[in-house]
Amino acid sequence: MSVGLFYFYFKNKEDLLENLYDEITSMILGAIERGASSGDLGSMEKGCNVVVTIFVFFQTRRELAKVMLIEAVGLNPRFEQKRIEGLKKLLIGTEQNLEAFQKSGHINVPDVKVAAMAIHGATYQIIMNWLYEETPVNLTDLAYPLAQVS
Amino acid sequence: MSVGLFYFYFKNKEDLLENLYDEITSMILGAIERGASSGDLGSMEKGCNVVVTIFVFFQTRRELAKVMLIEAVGLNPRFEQKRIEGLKKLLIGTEQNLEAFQKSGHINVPDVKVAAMAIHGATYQIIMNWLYEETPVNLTDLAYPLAQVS
Amino acid sequence: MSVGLFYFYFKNKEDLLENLYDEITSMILGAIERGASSGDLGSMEKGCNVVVTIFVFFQTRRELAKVMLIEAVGLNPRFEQKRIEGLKKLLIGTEQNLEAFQKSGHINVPDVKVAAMAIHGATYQIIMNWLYEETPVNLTDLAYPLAQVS
Amino acid sequence: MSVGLFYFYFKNKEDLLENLYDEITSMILGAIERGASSGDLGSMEKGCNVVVTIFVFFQTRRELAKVMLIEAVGLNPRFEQKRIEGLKKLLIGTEQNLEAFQKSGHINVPDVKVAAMAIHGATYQIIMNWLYEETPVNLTDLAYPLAQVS
DNA sequence: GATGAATGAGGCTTCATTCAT
DNA sequence: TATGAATGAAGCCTCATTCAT
Repeated sequence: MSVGLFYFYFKNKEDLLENLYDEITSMILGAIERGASSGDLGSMEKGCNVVVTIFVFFQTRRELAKVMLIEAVGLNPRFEQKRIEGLKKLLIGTEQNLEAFQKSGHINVPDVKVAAMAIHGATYQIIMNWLYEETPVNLTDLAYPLAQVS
Repeated sequence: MSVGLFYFYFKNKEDLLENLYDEITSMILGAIERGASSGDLGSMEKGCNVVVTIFVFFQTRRELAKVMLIEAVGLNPRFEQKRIEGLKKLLIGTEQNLEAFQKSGHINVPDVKVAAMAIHGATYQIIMNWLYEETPVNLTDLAYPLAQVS
Repeated sequence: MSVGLFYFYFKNKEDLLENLYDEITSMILGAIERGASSGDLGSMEKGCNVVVTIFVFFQTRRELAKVMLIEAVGLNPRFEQKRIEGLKKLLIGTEQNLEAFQKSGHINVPDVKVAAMAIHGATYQIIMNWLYEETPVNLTDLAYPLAQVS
Repeated sequence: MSVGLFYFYFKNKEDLLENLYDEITSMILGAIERGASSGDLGSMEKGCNVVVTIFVFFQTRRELAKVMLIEAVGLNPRFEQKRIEGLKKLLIGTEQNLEAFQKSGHINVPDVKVAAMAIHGATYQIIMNWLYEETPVNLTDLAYPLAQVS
């Protein structure tokens, strides 16, 4: 796409990234919410499902993920705020899931907030490492070992 | 500090960050290594110690941490490589600790690498959240809940 | 020409000057070499031809000459070296011409190198003076009187 | 000398250079004038004397010459004007000498101005070459060959 | 007189954005 | 729609000069 055409379709660089970011965030958020409400599964299975869904999402979108998770970081204050807010939403989503699990007695953690951060951070880290690998392994292969850690 | 004075003390912007980064990385690396070799403690205690040491380190250096963990991200290709390499070293340190724990039968995880990423990511995430908080809680208060998750 | 456009066409300031300088130097060098090999002319005529060619070259390029001979001096070490090397080449060209004249018995000077410097310096000086004149005379009109001095 | 002390003795960088330049110019100008009025010598001898005097002056001041003839070129418009004016004075001095020689029938050139430029340029060039040499020859050794060219 | 840390205007360059075609 | 040359604000850095000691 030529430079000029880009500015025909998007207001500016931020605009494109914001659109993409909103889309991605809501997709992942959807996965998290669906994870919590998937009927008769145990908490462990639900949690795993969420992570697997996220991994599957990125698995087929490595270049997009690189842009959104690496290149889009620290771009400018305005977008940075949007990025942080997106991450917060995901964190809250994870937290709500954990709370439900906690209430139903499936898990028992001293601090749901901290647990959500830990799970979120662990997932994020595994994706980041996968993005930096020269010859990336199958991201979804990492879901089971990750689940076993928790 | 005036523009000129900065360049009197540092070769360029990168120079400052690289110096700081090297220092911080080796400090944290030291904590990780000391964690593994702290005598007669159990693995759990050792692991906790590492995390607590890291948290204590950042607790008293919030502004520095903001610069190194937020503002220094995506600065330029040269420094970005240094940053990634630093993170890799920390990851490897964690991995080596876990391997020792695994061998001594204290823990049992299917993939030490993934476990290291998870712990590293969880720790990183908690620090990041703490950095973004308006009125930060005591970072070290989060160490125990974090330990309980694992 | 806007700031940005300059860097669209040239890598940097040096790049423009280097390109121009190479071009000009090789043009003048060509004139010097052609001067020596212009068939059945006597040495005096050949020498005159060289100077006239150089003068004609600059006559129609006064502004360019101002940039290259005045503004480009002492710009920066890298370009300065290029400038000096260019001048050396011209000097060597003149020297080779004189050597040929000397061998063929047309001239008789105690030191060809010094003679080359003298001719080169005299020519250079006349061009410089012409560049600094408010209402410049015809540069080529100075070729004959210059030839008579030698 | 420390930076601060420099600005105690001189108003600014220009000030030092201007003072030096005035001094050098008047010294050389003196040599040129004395050359013309040195009693009962022939024109050739007088001319030679002038050049030799100039050469002797620089011979023992190579570093100073480097500063004034190389580094001081193109420094800034204000000093550049002073530099050009200095060179013009020298040129006029040479011209006056030549005019006297011409009147007394010792030389016969079609254009005294051009002749002055040629001599001035030749002398300048030889000094410049000497300044750029790694292992400089004796500058005064070049006076005789130079004289023979004319 | 003497020092060298501190200052900031100005230079070179980049890059997101605009505009003429 | 589509192009890519043109723009200029903003970033990094240098260096002549000043100032506190």
